[in-house]
Amino acid sequence: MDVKRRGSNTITTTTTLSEDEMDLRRGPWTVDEDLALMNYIATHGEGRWNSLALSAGLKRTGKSCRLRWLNYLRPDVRRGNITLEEQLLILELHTRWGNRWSKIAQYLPGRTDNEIKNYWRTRVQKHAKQLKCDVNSKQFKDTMRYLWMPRLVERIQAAAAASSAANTTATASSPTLSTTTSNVTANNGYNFSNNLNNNNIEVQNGKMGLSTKPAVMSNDFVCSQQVTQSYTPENSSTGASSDSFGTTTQVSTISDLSDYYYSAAPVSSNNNKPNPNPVDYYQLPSHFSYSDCITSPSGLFDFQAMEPNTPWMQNGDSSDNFWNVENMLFLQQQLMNDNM
DNA sequence: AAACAAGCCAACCGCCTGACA
DNA sequence: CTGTCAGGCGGTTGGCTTGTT
Repeated sequence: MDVKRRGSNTITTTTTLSEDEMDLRRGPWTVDEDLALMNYIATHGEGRWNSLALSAGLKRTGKSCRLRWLNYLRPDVRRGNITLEEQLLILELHTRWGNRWSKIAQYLPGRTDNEIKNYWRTRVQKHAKQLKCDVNSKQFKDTMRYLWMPRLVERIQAAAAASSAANTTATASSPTLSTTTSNVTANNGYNFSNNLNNNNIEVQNGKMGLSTKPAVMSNDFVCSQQVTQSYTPENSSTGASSDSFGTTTQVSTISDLSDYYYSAAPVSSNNNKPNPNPVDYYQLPSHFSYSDCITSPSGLFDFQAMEPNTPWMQNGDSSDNFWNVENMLFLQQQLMNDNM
């Protein structure tokens, strides 16, 4: 397969042979390359990426191999929809740390910095653009904190309440949080049913598909790593065990949520948590004025000037739904009240 | 059905840091 | 101290997919 090169042909690596001399490949990875990389790592482990690329017979830079492994091939990589809980956590952690994607990713088990970054750019920045304000502006940050995030909390709690109502007998008598079988798990498109260390990676029915666009959400591939796991406070300090990945945990409160996610974080001390109780954090202060946060540079958001049918005011994905007309009318009213 | 636009994301690039000789 | 190298990080982009006209 002849892969078209993208970007500059300038070679920046400091290997003894130039990229052209080594005939290095760029662009989308092929199935064969993926298998070669996975098999090599299964046998020899990660690290020393440049030599790894050579030893594995891959005509790729070490960087490229590392990136492919970390962002795609690693068995614990979770792919697919960013859950409400994850959205909330991303928003909160971003308000604290900014574009420290890898740091944020440490708090979202199985999510890569690249995926979080992409989420931010495609979803969050889209909203900022639609609101006609800068994503880094105080206005937008406050809008996130006092409007978007509380609404996410509401939605999470509503979902939890609805779910717990449906599973009353299962959850009422135990502090253990029930879990649902994950529908989006380690969707790297490969079957890791065998231990990776066994150097025995299989392809389901030979249906490997295009490596760059695997059937993430389809049933073409079966990932038997799918785990149904119970989360308990007792195991919340165990760190990022592989068991934590690929599960969808039903949370009853936002504290459960934060505990669950923080449990996978590299720090164990509660003092290091960005916020021990996000629910309080998102409570709108009594003195808070909406006009403080959702004003445009000209003072107010110009709702009339906005497209009435912009996607974020319609039914979109789960992150978009709370940006509905009702909210905007409510906010507009708040603004008017504040200006009186 | 075709053309176009927008969304999405995998993969690249350049820069930075730490380890080591 | 300096240079080299590996690894990590954040920003950017090209191309595929999906939606709209």
